[in-house]
Amino acid sequence: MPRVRCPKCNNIEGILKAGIVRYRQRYYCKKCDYHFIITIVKNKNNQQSKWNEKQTSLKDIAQVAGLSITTVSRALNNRPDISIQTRNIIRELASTMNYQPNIVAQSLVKRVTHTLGVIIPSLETTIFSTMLSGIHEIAAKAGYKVIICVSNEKHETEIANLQALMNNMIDGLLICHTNQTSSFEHLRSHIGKRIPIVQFYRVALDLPVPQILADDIHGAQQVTEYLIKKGCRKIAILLGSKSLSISQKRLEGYKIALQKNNIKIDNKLLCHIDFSLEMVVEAIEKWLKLTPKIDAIISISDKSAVQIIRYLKKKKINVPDQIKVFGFGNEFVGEFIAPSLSTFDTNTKLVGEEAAKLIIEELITDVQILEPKIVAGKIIIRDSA
Amino acid sequence: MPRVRCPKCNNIEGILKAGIVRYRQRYYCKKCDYHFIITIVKNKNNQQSKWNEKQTSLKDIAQVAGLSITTVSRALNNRPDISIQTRNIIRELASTMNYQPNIVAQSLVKRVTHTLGVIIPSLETTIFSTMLSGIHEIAAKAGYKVIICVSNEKHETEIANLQALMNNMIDGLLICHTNQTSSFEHLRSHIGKRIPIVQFYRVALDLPVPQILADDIHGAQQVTEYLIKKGCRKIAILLGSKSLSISQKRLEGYKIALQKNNIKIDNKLLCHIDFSLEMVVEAIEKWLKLTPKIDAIISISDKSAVQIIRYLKKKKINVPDQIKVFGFGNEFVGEFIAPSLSTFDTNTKLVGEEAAKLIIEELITDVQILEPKIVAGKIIIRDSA
DNA sequence: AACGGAAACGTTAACGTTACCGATAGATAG
DNA sequence: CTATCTATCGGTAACGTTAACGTTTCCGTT
Repeated sequence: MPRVRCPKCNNIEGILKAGIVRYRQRYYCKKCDYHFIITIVKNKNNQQSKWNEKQTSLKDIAQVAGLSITTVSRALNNRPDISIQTRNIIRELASTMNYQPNIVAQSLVKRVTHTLGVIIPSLETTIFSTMLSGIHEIAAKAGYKVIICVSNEKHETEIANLQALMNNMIDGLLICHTNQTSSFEHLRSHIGKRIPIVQFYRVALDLPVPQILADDIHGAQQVTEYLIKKGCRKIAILLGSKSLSISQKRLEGYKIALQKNNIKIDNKLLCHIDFSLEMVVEAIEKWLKLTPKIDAIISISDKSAVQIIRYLKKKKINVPDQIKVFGFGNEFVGEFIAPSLSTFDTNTKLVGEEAAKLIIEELITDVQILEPKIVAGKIIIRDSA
Repeated sequence: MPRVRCPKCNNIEGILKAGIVRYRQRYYCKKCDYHFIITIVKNKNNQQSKWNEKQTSLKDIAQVAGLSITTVSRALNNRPDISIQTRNIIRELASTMNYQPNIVAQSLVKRVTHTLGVIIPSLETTIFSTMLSGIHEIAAKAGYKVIICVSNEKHETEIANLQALMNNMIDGLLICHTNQTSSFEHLRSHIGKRIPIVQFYRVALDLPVPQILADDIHGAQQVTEYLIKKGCRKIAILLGSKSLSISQKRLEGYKIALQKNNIKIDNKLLCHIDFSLEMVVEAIEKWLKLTPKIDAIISISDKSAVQIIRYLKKKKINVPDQIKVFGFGNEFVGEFIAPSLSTFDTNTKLVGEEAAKLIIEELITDVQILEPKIVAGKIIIRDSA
């Protein structure tokens, strides 16, 4: 027989066991028809580690001040309906008690987190980190935090990142697609829902989602025209994935320039790659075998252009006399390589800034601008062309 | 006289105005001693825009399933105390209703956000974005999100960022200090509180905060010894802010190497700068005036080293014959410049990874490792030395 | 039949904040 | 003096989720 006292009638007799709930014995008192479990009174002072330091809340301040939580909230949020005296008292109290508002609770009730999500293909490529820098700068100025997600140029990672970010926590999403990305179904299901989206740099042109683009068409056109003016006729061009806007648009600019100058477009001079060193080398070797010989190479990225220059140097092919080389992006390295790299400055930081501005504008005004915005760039002539 | 009916006694007579509350008329019924405001019944169907699409919550599922919220929560969280049948029913329902848990609410009650805050000086410098990449990689694998804050090498911005991040929202903080940062009081007040901190790369050595360091002493020592072996005796060194660990430690390694080889340390060969191009040039010009002539320059950063090489080239000073140049960091550009840059690879990505590992370990096990952890690097010999 | 065990559910109270509604006292106008 | 106003406060219910605790039902033992 268990020697247990009923907490209701205070009796010891007539108490039966009545099952076990979560590893604890349950009892039943016959006399007062009452089920109970012996509850161990917890020691409230069991502050095990230092992290247990609780943040002061509105409740704490209200208790000390002898006021209601509402009043304290009013005082700290500069609301009307409060006297200047109590306001000051509360504010002083809050500062001495080192009060910091709980942003999570605020977010829950306001349904706004002041956080932007950014999905980019890589952090170790200058253009992307530069764009991210631009995004962060504008976001920080507007009081937004930035959560980053790196897709590592992998389509599946991009999808996973999208899911993770879309769950909650963010007010808006900025996305720059993977080199691999050819289908955009994962994005489509989020369009027009709770969270606004902006695409930047690498975008899906036909998606009804606001987009910020570098001046790909004009850039490629200017570069090609410059090379033609310099006497080049067999101009090769290195492109990325076919489904990406940067490949399409830059190819478009390239073609426009050729057509304007009555030069036939030769498909053997076009090459779509994924920017690995092997594929770059493969492309050059194929081009070098052609006759008549090519006299210029335009690369869609500075990184590849630099590798091209190095390869040509190794093969004792003079740049720019035999083959002129043009890059895209104006990365740091281009200025210091010999011969220094001519390139088109896509103004990547500004692309990031504009993307951030666009989404913040949409968040504030609730107005979507679907017309693609193009960020102007400029051609930079150095020794390689 | 207002023609208003009392909602309590339904009378029209004896009703007086009784002030205005928030721009709305308030009335007082004499008969039943009752104050009231005519309340406009809100139109519940005022779904103005598409963002109003409410996420489905546990409550919604519970309502549809005819079960309690708790049971639904149990089913979706794979808790015991639930039958396999109802579990399946609820899970299916959740998927058809497209349920996504509200992370903000979870964070509020669990007091954990699964988010790390990172403060870095810049996003446009390769080493920092590379470290960030390492941090993100590890964090993502462990299921943590990453919020970035860029201090732009400004001390005040670092303080502001710290405040903003510490408020809430993050479970842990990773910080790499500004070039300017010489006082660390802003950090000190957060030590040992609710949120664990880890310093990386640029750290305050004497702070009781876990830290991840590059192998500054050995790196500088190896570089200096290599130069000495090559016959250099007047080795200049370009350093950052005096209060930073990277400056102190690298100077230490430099001195060790000199002392080992019985070479006197010449203070005129040391220079602390903030890495602006002007200060780099100023430093070189000062050094070039010295007699006997210097025969090597070690720069604390690759970026400056590249600028040094370019300056020397312009001045027709041969690198490496007249002056050998060594960098620190192994950035992309070093491989492509002519002469290619010898450097010490500090393994920056690994620094980021280790920092992230350290803080996640601390978050899980609640154990702090105050012993500084040093990430090994390796010397890379190219043409400039 | 009486008792004990276990599974499977429900209730309630948090977490910290804000929004909506209401209440009161003292001031003011007529 | 009475009717009205204004300024300043409090109460309560959300927001969506989890955790601690109770309850019910069904089944096997004695």
